[in-house]
Amino acid sequence: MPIKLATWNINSVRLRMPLVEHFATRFQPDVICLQETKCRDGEFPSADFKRLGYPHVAINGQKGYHGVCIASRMPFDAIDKQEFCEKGDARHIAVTFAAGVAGRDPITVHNFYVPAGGDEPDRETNDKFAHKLDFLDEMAHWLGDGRAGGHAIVVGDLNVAPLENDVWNHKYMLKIVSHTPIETEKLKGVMETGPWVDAMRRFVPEQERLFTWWSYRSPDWATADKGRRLDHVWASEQLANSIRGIEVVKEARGWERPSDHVPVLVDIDH
DNA sequence: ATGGCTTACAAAGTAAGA
Repeated sequence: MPIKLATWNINSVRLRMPLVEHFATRFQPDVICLQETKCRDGEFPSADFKRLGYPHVAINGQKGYHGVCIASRMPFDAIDKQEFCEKGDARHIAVTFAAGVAGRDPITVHNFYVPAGGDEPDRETNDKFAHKLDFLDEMAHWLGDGRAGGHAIVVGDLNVAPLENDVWNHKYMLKIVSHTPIETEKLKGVMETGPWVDAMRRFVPEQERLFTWWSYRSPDWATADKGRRLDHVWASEQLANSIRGIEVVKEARGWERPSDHVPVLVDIDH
């Protein structure tokens, strides 16, 4: 049974609910994973999701910043939230679709929002960068601890562009947070502990540029094209063989009052 | 050749994103 899953850093779910509606209507995903929802659980627009055909919503939110959710047409068998770095931040939520729901094996979806890391790529002088590196270390332990067995998928805004063609200028970006060697090595380390398969790069070769984020600061974002691939889809080895395709919905960056990230769609023939 | 923008908030300036 095919499952269409989307991941999108929405940069305020309440503000951009009209865009979520447009996206859902046009692309018809079965599961929508959002990051940076920026609201408490009680403020989450669950009724709107229900109206759009997503009656099942797993939320991990907080006031003003961060926050993740998974909205779904199918019911969940389990919901889990993991805290990292003892910060009390809402940066992870996972759901499991039960065996038999799709007539298949259970599938677990992890939705992450990794810390951005601030400006200075130095853990001694920048606490935010230290937090990001520590988060990636904890993530490696936790995601490597048997969680890549069976059918599992990791999506989200991981705030690291690991490959040369995940940024608009590799050499320049080596000094910029999101593409520094320590970050890209740690992110690759997280993948190896699974092992987790970079599903997006199964469909777009490493020689080709692939971006999911463009800064708000360039009015001519499309022509300048100074993007980064900060949003990711990783699959367990078992599930990787069931992924039929990936689509980066670049047009969403040009929508009215857009997020600076665009949605990534995953087609799974589960 | 990177911040020139955008968001939330017990708001009118600050913190955060990346």
